[in-house]
Amino acid sequence: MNEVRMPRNLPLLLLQAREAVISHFRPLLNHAGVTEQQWRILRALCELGELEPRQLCDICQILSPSLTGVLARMEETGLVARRKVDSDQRRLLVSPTAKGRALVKRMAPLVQQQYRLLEETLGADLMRDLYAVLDRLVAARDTPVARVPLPAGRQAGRRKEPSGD
Amino acid sequence: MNEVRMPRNLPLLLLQAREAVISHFRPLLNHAGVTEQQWRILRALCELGELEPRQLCDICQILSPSLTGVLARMEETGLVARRKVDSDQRRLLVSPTAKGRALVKRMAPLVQQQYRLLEETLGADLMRDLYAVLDRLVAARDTPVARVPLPAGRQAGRRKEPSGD
DNA sequence: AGTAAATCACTAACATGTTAGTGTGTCAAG
DNA sequence: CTTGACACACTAACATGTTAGTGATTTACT
Repeated sequence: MNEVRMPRNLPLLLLQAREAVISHFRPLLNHAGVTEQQWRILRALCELGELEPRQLCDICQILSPSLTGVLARMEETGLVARRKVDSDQRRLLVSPTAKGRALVKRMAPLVQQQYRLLEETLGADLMRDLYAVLDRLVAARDTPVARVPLPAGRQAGRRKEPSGD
Repeated sequence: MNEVRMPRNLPLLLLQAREAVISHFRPLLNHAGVTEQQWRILRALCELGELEPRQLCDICQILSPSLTGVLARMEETGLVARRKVDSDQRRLLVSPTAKGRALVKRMAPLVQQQYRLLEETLGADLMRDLYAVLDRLVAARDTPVARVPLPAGRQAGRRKEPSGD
């Protein structure tokens, strides 16, 4: 009895929604031999030109440590090229190679057609509403939100015991 | 010139939207010593009772190989218990332990309050529209969608060369 | 100039995502 | 009764997500 009342799980709902969409594109990407992340990066580079890693992190929603590995693999397979910036030795610039651009050019029509097929099934109105609502949500990304105070109490088994430090 | 025309990246937009939401809850989960996946599983078990792994996969959007490891770790830390089903030796049943239920009971009010704070910022109308659109999308999850034909042509460097087999 | 703070890509360690394949158990057709 | 198709949890191998921390710069301030 006395079930714990919980709000709906919005992150899970967004995850399910994403899976409902990406599942129709995964076969295409697999067939082209690129991962979802590699495809996001390649798209961004072809649309926006040479970018820095931190920009790719922002745009492609990939954390810096992940990006390091992804870019290394993409350089291995010849999809992108990295070069250092003279004016700032910390920074790096990533650009798509001819091979990478060719892949995007080859895939673009297929992706576009799959979008059309998806819209045929879901309905143009749902697609429109979807973009509209998500744009509103993402636009509010930078708006500060208050945080609930964290209780200082005991926790379940954590990865690292902070011990006394 | 002649830029390749591409539709908007809907999976990326959904990923950004999810991050915009989950970022406000991650500190809570970290503080409680559970991962997002563990929290999803624990919530599902506390709301729906004893479940089989494949049900958890469906509900929590976790693939079977991932779930195996997550459940093993949760059993280690005493959050869930696994038992075999007599009638079918293949199957398994997962249930929350007292410790797991206590964690959910402790976290629930904090999560709920954070949702209220988030809604205060985003606006109740956006939240309502968000749920409505996502529900429509997820509901159409099972509707079959036509697939673009995959060209038999060459691919970029793939993980495993199928060679001659 | 010189020092402290900030920035950037990166490494390390662990957890999860993704695909392919395995071993066991169940069930139905023959 | 047996054979074959199927379902289930699992393993293996690799790629990515997540957090903490590092070393090399660059910047702001003195």
